[in-house]
Amino acid sequence: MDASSDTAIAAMLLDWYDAHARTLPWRAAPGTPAPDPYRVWLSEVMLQQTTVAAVKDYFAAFTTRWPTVKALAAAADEEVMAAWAGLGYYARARNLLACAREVARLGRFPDTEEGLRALPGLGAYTAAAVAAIAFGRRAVVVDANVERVVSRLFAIEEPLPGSRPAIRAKADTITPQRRAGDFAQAMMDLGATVCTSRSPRCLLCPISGPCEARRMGDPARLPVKAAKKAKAVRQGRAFWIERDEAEVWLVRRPGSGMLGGMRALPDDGWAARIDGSGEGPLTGPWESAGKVGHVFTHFALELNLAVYLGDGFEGLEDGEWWPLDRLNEAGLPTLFAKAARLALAEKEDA
DNA sequence: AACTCGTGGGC
DNA sequence: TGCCCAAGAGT
Repeated sequence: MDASSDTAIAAMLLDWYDAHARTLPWRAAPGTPAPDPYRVWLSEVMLQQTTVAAVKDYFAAFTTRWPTVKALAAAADEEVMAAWAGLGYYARARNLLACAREVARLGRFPDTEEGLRALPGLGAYTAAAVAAIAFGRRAVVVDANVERVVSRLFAIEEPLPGSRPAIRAKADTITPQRRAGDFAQAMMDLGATVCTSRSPRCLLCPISGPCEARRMGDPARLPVKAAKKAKAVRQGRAFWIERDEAEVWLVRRPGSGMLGGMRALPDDGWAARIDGSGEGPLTGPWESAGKVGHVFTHFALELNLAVYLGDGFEGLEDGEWWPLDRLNEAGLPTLFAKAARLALAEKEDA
């Protein structure tokens, strides 16, 4: 495909975007001034591997509580981690704070792709997206939507992830000099609403004309993906230790690794071993309260919940008593929120 | 380069 | 129901 038709593809997409852009809280309407870089950056980080629907409430909560990057930079770590609880990929929250503090130190966000790429939590995608959307730079923005659209548009048969260099090269050829931010968002909207993974709506697609996969007759076949390996099932235990029917013992997880930096129930170390050791933070007696299942990216966990029935608390250290009536403010990641629900439900029955 | 790292929704 | 998938980054 020659350069003039590449330009035509961008023009078709931008026309479509002008008419059909989704209205999103972090987005400016097509043709209007770019939104605050802080909001663009925050939304892009939240949207990493995360659906728009899941992000909306968190974005509203964060921007209400911390309206500027400077305000976020001044926040306490545990406040931000608790506010992120439930959104997943908690390294994002740790990097978010590190990035906010770096930007506060700099005085503003870098306005180039290269400068943005040097910030914590901004990889190739996010740096390009913020450069294009917030600063009007021409940047080649490649996310999973763009990978899918480009794979189909050019009928790239090589499986992901090996095809990424070819996809990037093709994306580069169709990225316009002007309105690169709108173009990137147009590609993402197209991927989210028209060129979807399972059943692409080619009749609604503004670039079905030049689309090679469409011409070949089975666009949903692309992109080809490498087979993924089976998910292991891991066993673990978590411990519910209650005092005076009013407080529960919570710990803070280490700053890296699974659920790193998050408040949690004490557990037996299932995250670090094939199976947990089974030992709790104090000597029993324990009573089983059942188990909860949870699926992570690369393994599934069956978490057995043990409730402490004794009345002494010797041996507890590096944790805090947390009031049961404020448990929803503790910022427990979903696994432990499930376990807490189970513990409280068991009490209800008893 | 291959692995780690969450979660909820859609089909 | 189980599996796939989502605006990826860090190591």
